[in-house]
Amino acid sequence: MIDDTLTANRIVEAADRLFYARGVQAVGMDAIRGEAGVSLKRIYSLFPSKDDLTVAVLHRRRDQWNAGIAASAENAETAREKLLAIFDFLDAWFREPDFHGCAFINVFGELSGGSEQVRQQARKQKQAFVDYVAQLVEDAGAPEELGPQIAILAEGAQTTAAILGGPEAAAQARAAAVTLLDSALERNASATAQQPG
Amino acid sequence: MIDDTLTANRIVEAADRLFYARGVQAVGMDAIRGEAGVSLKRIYSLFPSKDDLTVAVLHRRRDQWNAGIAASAENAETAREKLLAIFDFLDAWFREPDFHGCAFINVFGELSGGSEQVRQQARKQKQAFVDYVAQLVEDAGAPEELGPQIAILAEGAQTTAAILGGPEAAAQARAAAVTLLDSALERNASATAQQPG
DNA sequence: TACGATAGAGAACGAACGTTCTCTTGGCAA
DNA sequence: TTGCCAAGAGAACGTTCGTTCTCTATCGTA
Repeated sequence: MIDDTLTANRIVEAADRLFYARGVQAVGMDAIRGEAGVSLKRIYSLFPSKDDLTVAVLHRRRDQWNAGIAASAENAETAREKLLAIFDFLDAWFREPDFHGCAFINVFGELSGGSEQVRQQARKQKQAFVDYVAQLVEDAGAPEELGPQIAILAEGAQTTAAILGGPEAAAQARAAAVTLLDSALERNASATAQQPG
Repeated sequence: MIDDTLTANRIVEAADRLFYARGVQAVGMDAIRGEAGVSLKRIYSLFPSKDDLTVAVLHRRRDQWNAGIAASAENAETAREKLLAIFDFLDAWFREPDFHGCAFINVFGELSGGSEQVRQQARKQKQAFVDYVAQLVEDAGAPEELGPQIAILAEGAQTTAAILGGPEAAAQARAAAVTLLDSALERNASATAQQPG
């Protein structure tokens, strides 16, 4: 059917809402059927198991994250500004009323002893983010040690904002990133000044 | 009974092992009974519900964390060294074979839509850590903005180490903390030099 | 109108959960 | 030895889960 994609989207969106609000294990397939307005048979014809549906939800989250990061980077000109734009994106996200953490971190905590597929999705997502930051750090002409440091700040801001509540962690992490960037670029500048070429 | 405390400890230890390895929801009370070698009746006489047992497990984790942080700080003389000792403690922890994240973060992700008691425990634990870091930052004579920044680094290191696997995040976060500390103390020194007294 | 395929609604299934209840055993006072 | 209470083992209860199956209604085609 041509509307398989449409229906699949509706199911994934419904599952995402419920999973994020209540946790994966706490949501039954029946609740997803109700939220999506789609029969169980149809759900299982599109997603062979709850695990597959969970992975599809994580794919959706990944796409949303990537789109959000890309959008925040669009208004930035330099690599340095693109790096800091990550924290502006986080800031806006933390202010959303139903924010309570990164879905990948949450799902990793929930299913760490369970689905290997899900664990792998979380790992791939976080690794991709580390790679994105590393590329920007290289573009900015900063030493590569800076990459993981900024990625750690972004991760820490997410868990801190989730558990303590409130968006302050984004600005705090951003300020730390500014200090790290300034320090790294300064050190780099003086190092290249000493041995040019 | 005088061995109530002993038995309760045995139950909490068993539950901790299983909860941390598989997640709270994935572990049945029957499995805890088997692991602890204690009857269900006895478990329920000491812990009225699984939720209460979960809170007891988190209390134990809190005590272990506090003891570990305190021990790592003992070898340090200055407040600055005590702050950096946090990351040495994390480094050793990340290298433990069964490490897969902070139990509070994991449990928060798992039960965020569920038990209010558990969510509150996680919040209290993270807030206490923020307060501990803030005190050390004050002792070090650094501006208070530094406190949350270092706390965020520690949180980020924990999730990064858990999801990506490997202990590198501890050293990376430590290096960032050194930069932030140096920068803050430098700035503070020049500020007080400009307007002494 | 008659018919075959499709898909919705939800009953049904076996397993597992948290919690309670029953049965049994063992140790101790008299 | 007899009676009694504490506690262990695990059966039982009611619910909920992921998944499958049955029944029924609808629809396009002849």
